[in-house]
Amino acid sequence: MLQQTPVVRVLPVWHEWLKRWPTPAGLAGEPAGEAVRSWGRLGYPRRALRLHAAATAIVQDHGGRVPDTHAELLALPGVGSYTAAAVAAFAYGRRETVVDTNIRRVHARLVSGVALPAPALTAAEMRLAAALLPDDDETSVRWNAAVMELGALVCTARAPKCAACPVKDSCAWLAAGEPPPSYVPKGQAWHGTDRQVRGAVLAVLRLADSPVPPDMFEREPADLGFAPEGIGVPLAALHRLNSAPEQLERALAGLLADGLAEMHDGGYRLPA
DNA sequence: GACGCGTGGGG
DNA sequence: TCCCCAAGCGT
Repeated sequence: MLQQTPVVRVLPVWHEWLKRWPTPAGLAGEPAGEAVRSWGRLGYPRRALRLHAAATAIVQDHGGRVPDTHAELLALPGVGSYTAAAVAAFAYGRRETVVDTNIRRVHARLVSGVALPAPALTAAEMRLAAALLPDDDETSVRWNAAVMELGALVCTARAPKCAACPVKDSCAWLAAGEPPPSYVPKGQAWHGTDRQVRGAVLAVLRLADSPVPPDMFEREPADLGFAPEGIGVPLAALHRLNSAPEQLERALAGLLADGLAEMHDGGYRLPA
């Protein structure tokens, strides 16, 4: 849930999930579509699909207990090098090289003296983080948490609070006079993209309690002649996008291909 | 290595 | 209002 998503937005959903599914077996026992629906508006809904798949793998291959080694965690769906390291470190107290966006930024400034880390994680960054990591398990866990928090609360991406920084005196970036970034991060396009249409379609499917016929997506709301139970609002939002027919086609096909939707009785629904 | 993938709070 | 960007991953 925390992958690319702020903690404050995750917390309420996370509480809800743990109440409903306290164990991997609980989640694995439900249809994948329930995970997607309960994901709500956290974003990147395929994470929900992968979390469900991970729960299934944990039940099948690990006796229902979340594995505690980086290699085993890495083999789970949706778990990459960061998540594997974070779980092994913070849940199991292991010494792991945790490198998230916060740690990358802190290292970039404090050690490398540049405003921003490289666009993508590099081998050099991993080596640096590994070299800085304290030797014993307990201290390394505290180190990882501390550097992450420093990046999240003080050494922020925009308007870093350098005056309040506990290590400002040893910051290479400050010492260099706060040089600007050497490149301009390109933002993700949103308006008019397939992605936006996908999101709007999925918002409809999350609220639908029966398969949604293709007509519902393709036609103007006024032409439908009736308001489908519960999905009127997201359906109106989808039509307001005024997307090209082929764009809607791609969105629907993409959702099917990704397993986020399936056909049933001639309509689209979340996977059962 | 580059790209596609959601959403919403804050500057 | 617009834009940035947030505990990344898989292809």
